[in-house]
Amino acid sequence: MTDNNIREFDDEIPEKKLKILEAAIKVFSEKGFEGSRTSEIAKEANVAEGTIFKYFKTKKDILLSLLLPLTLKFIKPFAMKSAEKILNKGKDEPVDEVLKNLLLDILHLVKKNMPLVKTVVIESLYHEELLVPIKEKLAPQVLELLDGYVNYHKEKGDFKDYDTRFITRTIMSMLLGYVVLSSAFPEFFSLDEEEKEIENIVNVLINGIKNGGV
Amino acid sequence: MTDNNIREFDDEIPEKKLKILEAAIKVFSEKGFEGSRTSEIAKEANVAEGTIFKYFKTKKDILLSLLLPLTLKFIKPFAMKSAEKILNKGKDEPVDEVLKNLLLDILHLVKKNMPLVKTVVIESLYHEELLVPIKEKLAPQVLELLDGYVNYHKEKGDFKDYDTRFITRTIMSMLLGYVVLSSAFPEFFSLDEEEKEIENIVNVLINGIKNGGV
DNA sequence: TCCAAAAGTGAGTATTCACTCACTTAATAT
DNA sequence: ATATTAAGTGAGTGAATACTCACTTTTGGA
Repeated sequence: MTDNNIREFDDEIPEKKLKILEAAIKVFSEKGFEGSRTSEIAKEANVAEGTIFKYFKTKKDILLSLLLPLTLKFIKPFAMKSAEKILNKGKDEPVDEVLKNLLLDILHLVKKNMPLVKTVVIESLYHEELLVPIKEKLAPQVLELLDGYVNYHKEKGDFKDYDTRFITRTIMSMLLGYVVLSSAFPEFFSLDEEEKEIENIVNVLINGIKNGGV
Repeated sequence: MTDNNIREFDDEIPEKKLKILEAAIKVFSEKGFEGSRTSEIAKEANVAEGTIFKYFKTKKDILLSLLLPLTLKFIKPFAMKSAEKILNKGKDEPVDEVLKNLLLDILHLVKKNMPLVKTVVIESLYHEELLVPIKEKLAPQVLELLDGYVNYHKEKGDFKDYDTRFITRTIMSMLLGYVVLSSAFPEFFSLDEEEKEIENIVNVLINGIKNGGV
């Protein structure tokens, strides 16, 4: 792999530990946490099994140390970049342009890190220790960002008078639905039309599917 | 539990086997397939561990025999009932009423069977043997049903000229997003407003969020 | 009432796996 | 060069667990 995402942020982490983390993400995403063997992770990382336990107290410790890099080093800069785009420049650009770009940004971030995202999302359904940081650190960041944008346009009268949080949820829902469906059933989606698909999703979000005077 | 869903359909399956299936669904949904112990399933089912292996060749066999009851005995009657509602009576009722009722029906079906759905969905990400039947049996049923309805209204000129499958996907996406978000973050949703939420979702789907001449 | 077949049991087993530890190799300082 | 520390190794271990099987209990037909 020429560009790797964890490496971009964690320069100070020792090489072998990185290798192990990368291998763990790969194996976890393919087999699930409980279905993964430390032996396989070691093999995948080109490391002795014992080395894993020099860096991680237990297998579960590998899983739990996945989330900090995710939240702090990988979501935060993205959120800041997006916040700037949306809240400053974006405020007076057309809504559909801004939303399209935002969703495309999120989508690319998620796709680029699919194994990590898949693992964190799924395992958080079984391990409280993972779910709590997501709820406390990750979700609020994204929600506040979107809420702010939605509120701005609600106050300007651009949006209907739905509850702000409802609109935010709907935006997230539509993207989430697309991500899940397109990963689970890739044969229903053509890869080269991803941008068109997001464009359509944003159009539906803004104008609906009803044929009225357009 | 007074009403149980598997039992409604599988009268001929022996009592103990049912108990084991129910217990397995419960344990699988809480711990994941690999994280579940046959000993725990046995305990939950009030059955000796050996009994499990009288009915199921292996632990994996429990998982795989979950899908047939799901597809054949649990989705099919629902799909038929919905098909009738949508394709006959529903064709000339207001679109928002029909969609709202359909989504509420699906939602209730999913919620009533959440542990089973959760297990099947998640484990199908790790076990091809589960994903294939979903793709071949379950998905086409739902897709055809919705496609038919969408096409009818597209031809009548009620809907904009998006690709039929795109509209169908969008409807599924929005519901999927709601189900996932409301299960993962129940604190953002009030239970008694579920119907209102679905109503709003359908309204956004049809009219969008843009404030235009309403 | 009796008996054969079916259903159910749970202690036992072979295997798998997370983790340890005594050791080797590499790095760094003096 | 040498000593000291740190990093890495992998055979070994004990606990856990899916599955077996010899046995017991239940069922239902004659």
